[in-house]
Amino acid sequence: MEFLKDGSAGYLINHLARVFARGLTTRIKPLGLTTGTFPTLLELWETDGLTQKDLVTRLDIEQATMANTLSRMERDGMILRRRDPADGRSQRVFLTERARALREPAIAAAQAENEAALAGLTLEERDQLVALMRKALAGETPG
Amino acid sequence: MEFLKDGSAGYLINHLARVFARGLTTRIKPLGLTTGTFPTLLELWETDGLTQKDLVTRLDIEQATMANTLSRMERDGMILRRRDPADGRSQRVFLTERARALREPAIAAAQAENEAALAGLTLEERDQLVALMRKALAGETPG
DNA sequence: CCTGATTGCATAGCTGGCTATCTAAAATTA
DNA sequence: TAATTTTAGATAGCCAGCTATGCAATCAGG
Repeated sequence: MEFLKDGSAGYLINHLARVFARGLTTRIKPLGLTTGTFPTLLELWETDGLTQKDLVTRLDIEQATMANTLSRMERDGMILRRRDPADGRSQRVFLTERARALREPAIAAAQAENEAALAGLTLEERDQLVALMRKALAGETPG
Repeated sequence: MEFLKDGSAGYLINHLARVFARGLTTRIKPLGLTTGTFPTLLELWETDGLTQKDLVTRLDIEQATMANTLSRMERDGMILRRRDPADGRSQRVFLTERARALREPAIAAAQAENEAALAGLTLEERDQLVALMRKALAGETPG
């Protein structure tokens, strides 16, 4: 076929993303974590107390998705949401002690999954792949 | 941080996959299609009458996911499911005329999205990206 | 031939992504 | 200052992925 499934970038990226997600899911399940919370945790481990809006813009995710993710994280004792005293609309998001303690093992799990999923590539090829994806994300035509 | 979010392959792949999915979603919406059906359609456009099991193994997707996807496709008039006379457990999946007619415009939309999402890369870089992803998928450590 | 294991599929229930829409709090402007 | 617009967040409803489980048809051994 003129649109070979294994030759289409979009098809391959979707497949590879599923492979990654499946692997990471099993690796962080023992920690009580799920994949959807991971990007949020990375931001908050770096900078605690961000607003929901901050997270939305930093992670390129829809506001509604972020709100739901934060609700699950709150339910699971990973974060607290406190209204910003300076702006009654905003809520600042703070990690619990439990979530702070998960930083090291969670990152180790993610690195292990990166290794496993890219086991077929040389170190140089992995760097190339990362560089190409970063460039693609930087240069995509919006809309 | 030691695990730079923009340097992690898994993080980038997830992000890029979302970018692709968003773009393709809007492009194929006018055709009455959604992204989840796309891989299935590619297989059936190539080989009509596959069983659900065939699709599951070819697409590396869970059986339950495939069953749900096929239900939506049936509801939307894209496929028919017929029991295999030779094996009462199997169901063979056949495209409707409507789905067959969507082949050309759907593939054109996917190619357009590939172009847009990889607009920041040269042609050579796109080929490299595709080759690296294929190699990664071929060589990942299972489990 | 009958029983038990295997196979193909459906369903329930969850996460996580999206759009659309609503509310309340600021911010702007007439 | 009062009315309007903009902004932050929540919620409803959908698609798409997953695991776990149940059921019915087939297959394999005894």
